[in-house]
Amino acid sequence: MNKGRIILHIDLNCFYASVEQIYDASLKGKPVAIAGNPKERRGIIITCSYEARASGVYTTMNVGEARRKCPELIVLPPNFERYRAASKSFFNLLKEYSDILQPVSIDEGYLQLPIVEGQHVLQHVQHMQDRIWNELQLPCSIGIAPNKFLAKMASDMKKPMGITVLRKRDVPAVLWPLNVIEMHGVGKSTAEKLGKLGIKTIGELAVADEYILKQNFGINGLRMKQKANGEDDRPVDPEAIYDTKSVGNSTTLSRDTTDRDELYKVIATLSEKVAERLKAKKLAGVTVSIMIRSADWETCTRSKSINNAIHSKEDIVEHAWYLFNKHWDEEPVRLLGVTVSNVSDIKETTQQLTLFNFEEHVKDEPILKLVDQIEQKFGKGTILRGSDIAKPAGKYQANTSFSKDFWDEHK
DNA sequence: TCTGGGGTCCTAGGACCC
DNA sequence: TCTGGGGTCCTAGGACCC
Repeated sequence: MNKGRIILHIDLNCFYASVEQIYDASLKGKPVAIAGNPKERRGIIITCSYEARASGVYTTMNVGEARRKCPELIVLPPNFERYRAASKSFFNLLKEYSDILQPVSIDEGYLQLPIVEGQHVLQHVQHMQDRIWNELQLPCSIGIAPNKFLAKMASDMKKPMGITVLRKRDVPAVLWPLNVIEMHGVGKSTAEKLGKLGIKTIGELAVADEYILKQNFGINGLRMKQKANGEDDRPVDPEAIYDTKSVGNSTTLSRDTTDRDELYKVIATLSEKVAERLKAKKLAGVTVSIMIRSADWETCTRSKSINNAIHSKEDIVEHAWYLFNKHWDEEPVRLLGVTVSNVSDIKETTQQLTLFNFEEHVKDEPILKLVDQIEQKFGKGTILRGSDIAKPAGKYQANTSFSKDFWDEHK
């Protein structure tokens, strides 16, 4: 299965900083960092140039600390329009090499190359890297492997401007001596848990007992073992990027607060941004979530699903504010977030125009009679009952709607 | 090191249905 | 009536990644 694939993982090196160095050549060779909010105390480093890294600056470090480590550090705010434009050029260039391209984030992607008889793959890829550098002035690292996992591991091995080939037969010599935390997909928590089971290296994971892995990590335990053996069947999926699952917006407040009016304004602003981005993607969703983080970093998420997919600011604010009031414990708030999930294409969601909406279950005879009359006249299925649209708890809740076709025809 | 903001996937329990 | 098993949906939270 998937025998003989040639898969590249291409990773742009310190992408935001590289783009800034293109726009301002005087920044080249200097320690540059991009920080979310350079002036605020809570600003942190999003990314930084290799010159900055050499002085001990790293991603997530707060700006004050970074300036102490590297007094000559040039701190810039992010320019996302620039990054999006550069990213677009980058992926357009990759597309010249193959249609099987899966962007993973703004600065990295997988590319499956066609197998060409007699072609020298390494030279071909070297040429690609040269073009990305010469035409776009962007440094990148490339991993070449028979699957996504190995390609990802390979691209991480030589930075910046590296090209690394990682074949399956190289796995015992190259990957097995490494600590499990070096594996893509294994973080601190999983590494600690593996350590307690006596599994410290990727090699030990590769021969670990499957039953024990399954017990401790579920399906992910088996996947980890497969990866440790260099096996990964996942296809390179060009459509994945269009398959959005959720759209959210969150912000850390400039100071912790318990001021209800202020918190409402924040939720309204967040909802508006979410609505704008849903609109841009032509999406609507049926689940609204909020996130409340307190000063002690305790994070509370609460969500609710609704019958009809929504996308407008007003609808999102309404549900988000309801959730906030229901679950906020009056403790000072540090961060607020609003997310709409379970999204689908706005055209595909039947726009049900709610006719009746009841708090209580239907006991009202007249309503049931009306429903009967309409169904007799126009047929069953004209009226969608609440239980057909969502599953209200326990009782028969009436959220009786006309389908859009019916509405258009008979209004 | 007192920690941003965007996501995805998985799990586990409860409610509910047949 | 104290009682099975399979399956789905919803919610909350955790882990991970860039």
